[in-house]
Amino acid sequence: MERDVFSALADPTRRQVLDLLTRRERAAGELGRAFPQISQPGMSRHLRVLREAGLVQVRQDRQHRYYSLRSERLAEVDAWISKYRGFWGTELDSLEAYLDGSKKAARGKRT
Amino acid sequence: MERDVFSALADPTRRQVLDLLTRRERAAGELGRAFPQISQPGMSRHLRVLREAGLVQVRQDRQHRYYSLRSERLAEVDAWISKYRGFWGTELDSLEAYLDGSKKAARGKRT
DNA sequence: ACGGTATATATCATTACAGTTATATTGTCG
DNA sequence: CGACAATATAACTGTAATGATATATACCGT
Repeated sequence: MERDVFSALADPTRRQVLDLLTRRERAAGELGRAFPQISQPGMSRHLRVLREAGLVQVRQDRQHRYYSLRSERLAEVDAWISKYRGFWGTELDSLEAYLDGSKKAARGKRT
Repeated sequence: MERDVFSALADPTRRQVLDLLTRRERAAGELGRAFPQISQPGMSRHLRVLREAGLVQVRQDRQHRYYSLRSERLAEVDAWISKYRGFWGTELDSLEAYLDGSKKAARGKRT
């Protein structure tokens, strides 16, 4: 179990699945139909990878399984990439401002 | 060439290399020595993957090759993950803590 | 040019992964 | 119960990624 989040994100189909889930939760079959080039078991496996990475959660309603996003792991990825934000401009400042705290944040990282 | 950024980020060693490069540029050998469990050619290949993904650039000085971060692709990843930022709107605490403390990294934080 | 250092490529074995077909599980309905 | 729908797992296949050893290329000092 315990699957790596970054590895889960490495597959373009899985990233597209996550994109679809930003709108609303979706049943497994609905997601499968959104990718006609992939078989039903294939999609089921992708969903399992996303599940084991903690990127999605499932809610079972009758014979349907509804997938939706889980924020925690996505936030981890965001936290990781945020370390590099100082390298492409001043976006960090706006983020800093957004974080009201202004407790210091990672400054002085400009080359 | 054109290699997928997310696939390049899927490997933990390569992510650690990027982490090292946030501080300053480093020679290939310096990076290799930071990972004793990986052979010199192994590190060279990791660096190639990062290069082909556009995540790093190389500057050659004498017999040394100095690797440093390239912001463009990292910014792409950041743009992608930003689509999900609305999903943990008020739960930005983890990110805040990450930028703030930097001592107790937010990675490995089980929820 | 020679020997040493720094780094990359070639080749090969092993492993991981995406995709397929077939089958199993679980739930619904008549 | 029997048939069907929704989803997951099993077994297999081809491909790509990883890591190691050996070798090649490039640069430096003497």
